[in-house]
Amino acid sequence: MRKSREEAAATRERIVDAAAREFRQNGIAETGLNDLMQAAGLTHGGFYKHFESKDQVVGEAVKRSGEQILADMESSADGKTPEAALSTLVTKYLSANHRDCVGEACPLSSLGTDLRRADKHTRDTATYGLKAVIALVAKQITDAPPDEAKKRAHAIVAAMVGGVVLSRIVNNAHLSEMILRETRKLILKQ
Amino acid sequence: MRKSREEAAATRERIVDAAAREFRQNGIAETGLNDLMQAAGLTHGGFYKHFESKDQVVGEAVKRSGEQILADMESSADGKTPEAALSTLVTKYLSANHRDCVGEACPLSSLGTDLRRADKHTRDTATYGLKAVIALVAKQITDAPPDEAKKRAHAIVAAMVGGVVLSRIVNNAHLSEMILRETRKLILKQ
DNA sequence: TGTACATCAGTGAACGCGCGTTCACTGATGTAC
DNA sequence: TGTACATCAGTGAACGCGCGTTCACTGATGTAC
Repeated sequence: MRKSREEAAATRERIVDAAAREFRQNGIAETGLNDLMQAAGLTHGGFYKHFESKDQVVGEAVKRSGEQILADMESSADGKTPEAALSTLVTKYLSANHRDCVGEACPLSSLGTDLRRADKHTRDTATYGLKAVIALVAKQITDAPPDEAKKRAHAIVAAMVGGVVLSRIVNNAHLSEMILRETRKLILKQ
Repeated sequence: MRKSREEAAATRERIVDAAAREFRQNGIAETGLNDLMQAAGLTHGGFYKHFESKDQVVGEAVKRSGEQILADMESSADGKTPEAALSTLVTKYLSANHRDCVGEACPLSSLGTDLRRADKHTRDTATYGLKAVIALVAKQITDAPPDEAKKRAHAIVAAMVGGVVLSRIVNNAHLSEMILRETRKLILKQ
């Protein structure tokens, strides 16, 4: 049952997409290759026709997740004034929706502490994505020179990630909302 | 080779301490009971003489880690003016030392995204610890009424946790330091 | 363009391994008289 | 206080299971003439 090159490439994409979702939802160590392949509608044996190892698909899944979230962020900043764009970025990131959709969320917030333990290539990918998010945030800061804006953006992104991580740990809806809201306020100083 | 009640209780403490360290260092799913018991100087078979399940020791390890970090924070705030205490808390949390000592660090920063996936009891424990840290931070904020200080403390702790999480993912020492420094600055507004 | 053969995407069984958990056993500790 | 017995902390082997990885097989796709 050999598949055409196009079908095979599409299959590979589906596996990476499934991996991006499953790893964020359930964790890297907690997600087996069998879970991954089933989520992509395949049997587990075919995995190694597309990837050399689990680590490789972890790296690609983190890359894909990062690209998706960055594209989302860019499109929601697009065409807005810097002030409005910054407010939108921060409000969307620190929202109940982003908190609750772990499988489609920013990988830094879904896999933050798992990424520290990932292999070098995956950490490089995560670092690259983090830099891109910081640069996007920095671009919306206009009340300071660019190098100062860039510096501030590091702290803003740290607060965004921390707010989402904590809002997800907590067992109490009111506390969770408070963390999101207050973190937005700290960043936007409103 | 039955041990005395005192020895058995001391053994149990050693297992919880080892668990608190190993889970933070290597992750919950990544740490086996065998690793745990070896780190405590025992063979793995004896584990169930002290605990009913892995989940139970996870809960106790998170509790212990949280108590330790809170005690550390309280003692470094102790006897200082609120301003100096807040500065010390934030500076110590967002330090290279705290970043690098993952196994002795705040469990929110070492296990943040793993805790979301932990069982209810463990998440309850983490939530309790988070509230205590927030309260301690709030106590050092004197330029606002107590309820406003408490609210602000939620955001401050979020930024602290996010800063440490990101500083650990990153593969670049300069970037890691920048994240810590800028997050301190955002919080302390200096 | 048709034909013959090589390729290889996907299947499903199997590999060794380490996981969480259980258990028979040991001998020092604790308890009852 | 001494003695006899029950308890149980810790050991080390074993359990079934799911993991990441490998492999023989299949048949449709791709390639060469």
